[in-house]
Amino acid sequence: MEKPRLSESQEDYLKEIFKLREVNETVSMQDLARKLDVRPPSVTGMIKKLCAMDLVEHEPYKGVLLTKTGEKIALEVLRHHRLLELYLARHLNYSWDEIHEEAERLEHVISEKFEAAIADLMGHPTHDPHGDPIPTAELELPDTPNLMPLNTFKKRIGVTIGRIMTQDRDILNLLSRLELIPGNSIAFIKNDSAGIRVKVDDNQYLVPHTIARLIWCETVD
Amino acid sequence: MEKPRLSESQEDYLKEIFKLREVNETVSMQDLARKLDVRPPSVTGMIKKLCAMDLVEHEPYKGVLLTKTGEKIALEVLRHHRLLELYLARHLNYSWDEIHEEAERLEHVISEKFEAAIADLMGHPTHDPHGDPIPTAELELPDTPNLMPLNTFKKRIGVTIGRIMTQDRDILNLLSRLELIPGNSIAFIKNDSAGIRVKVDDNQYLVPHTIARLIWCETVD
DNA sequence: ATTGTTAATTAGGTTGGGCTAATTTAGTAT
DNA sequence: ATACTAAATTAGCCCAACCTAATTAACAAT
Ligand SMILES: [Mn+2]
Ligand SMILES: [Mn+2]
Ligand SMILES: [Mn+2]
Ligand SMILES: [Mn+2]
Repeated sequence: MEKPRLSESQEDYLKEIFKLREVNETVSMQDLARKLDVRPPSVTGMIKKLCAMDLVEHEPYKGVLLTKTGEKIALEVLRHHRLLELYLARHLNYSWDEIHEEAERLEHVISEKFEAAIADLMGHPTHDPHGDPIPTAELELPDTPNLMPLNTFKKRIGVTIGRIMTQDRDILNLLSRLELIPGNSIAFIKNDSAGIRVKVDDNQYLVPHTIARLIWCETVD
Repeated sequence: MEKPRLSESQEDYLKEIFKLREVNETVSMQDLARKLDVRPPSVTGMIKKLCAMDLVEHEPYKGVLLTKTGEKIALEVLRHHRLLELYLARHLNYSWDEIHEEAERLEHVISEKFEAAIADLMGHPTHDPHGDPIPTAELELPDTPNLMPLNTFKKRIGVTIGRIMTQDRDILNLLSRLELIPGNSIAFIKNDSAGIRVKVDDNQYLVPHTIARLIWCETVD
């Protein structure tokens, strides 16, 4: 069982399959093509190779799944990415919206030594600045509280923001300006056709549905 | 004048031409092939492309030179590399012999923002842990004292080590064990057929010629 | 059952950066 | 001048990761 070292593309395919699988029940070629910004035939081709390497399983015309080993690699890349994001924010003064882009490139080239060094330095954190869970060194996902998108609540209730499900820089800037960031507690007031009304400190905002779906929260006990 | 963003290979070619030019009068295809660990026809091919981009000049069967813009790119990569080496050593506890390898991969993917962040954090250093000069943000090489290889001295004299001209990990480990590292002062005793005899603190060592040529020193006033 | 629509695949091509084997050139030694 | 040697170049291939255009498969609607 050797490790033939994957290409950056291959790592990105595995990572993206993993991330899509967290949300959708099934991962289509098209989903992948969209996320990876390539055309569908490229996906078909690459998936064939990953299949031959036993990193994914593919039922043609159905969808694609990670194998155990494929999943481990995805988690390894995800760990790099999320540790890097937190490191850039904490130690190099990057702002919330800048970290993703830089981590996207660095994730493929840092060594295990680098990974361990920054994890140590930061005290083995479990979540990155977007609230995304950081896989452990053993490549297990840490326990995460049960989160629900902000637009799925029904009645007035206090909630704590757990995770922001986008990397769009303008959305992130908007959210940070509104203090809608992981760790902050807000009050869910009501959900009407115009959007979700929330109270942050003493201000009450309307959060459009398109934005609210990206804000995952847990209820405050 | 756009910046079409070079490939990692292309950046390495330019960087290597620059480094060879510091030492040799002329840069041959073969020198490049050796350093870049590729076969000579690959070099001929790549040099043609770099020539077409006006980054190098090439007189066939003579040698290759950087143009002004080619040199700027080489210095940019070199700045990334050397800042990274120092950063890894200072902030992530890398040892002397580990930094080169990691920097070799990171140099191509960090952003200008990352470069500026670590340069700031370290107070805009002028030399990396091997004593290699770090180009400034404006891509000028800093003034460096006049250095001579340890094996070129003639008479007993005190010298300060300025720069170590290798990235070989075993040699670097040897040297650090012997305290033969940039900044340290030693005494040059004599050069005989067996090698160079030096005094470090209270110990007197014989340094083989092959090693001594890599240790560049300035004379102590 | 037939048709239409959309997703997926196949066929075939491009580009970048390598390679080996064969050839040419420059420079040296006889 | 001639012959040899080593460096450089050319010719021709390979492989990864893309692409477009054409084809096929799945499935819903009539
Ligand atoms: Mn990536
Ligand atoms: Mn994140
Ligand atoms: Mn490099
Ligand atoms: Mn160095």
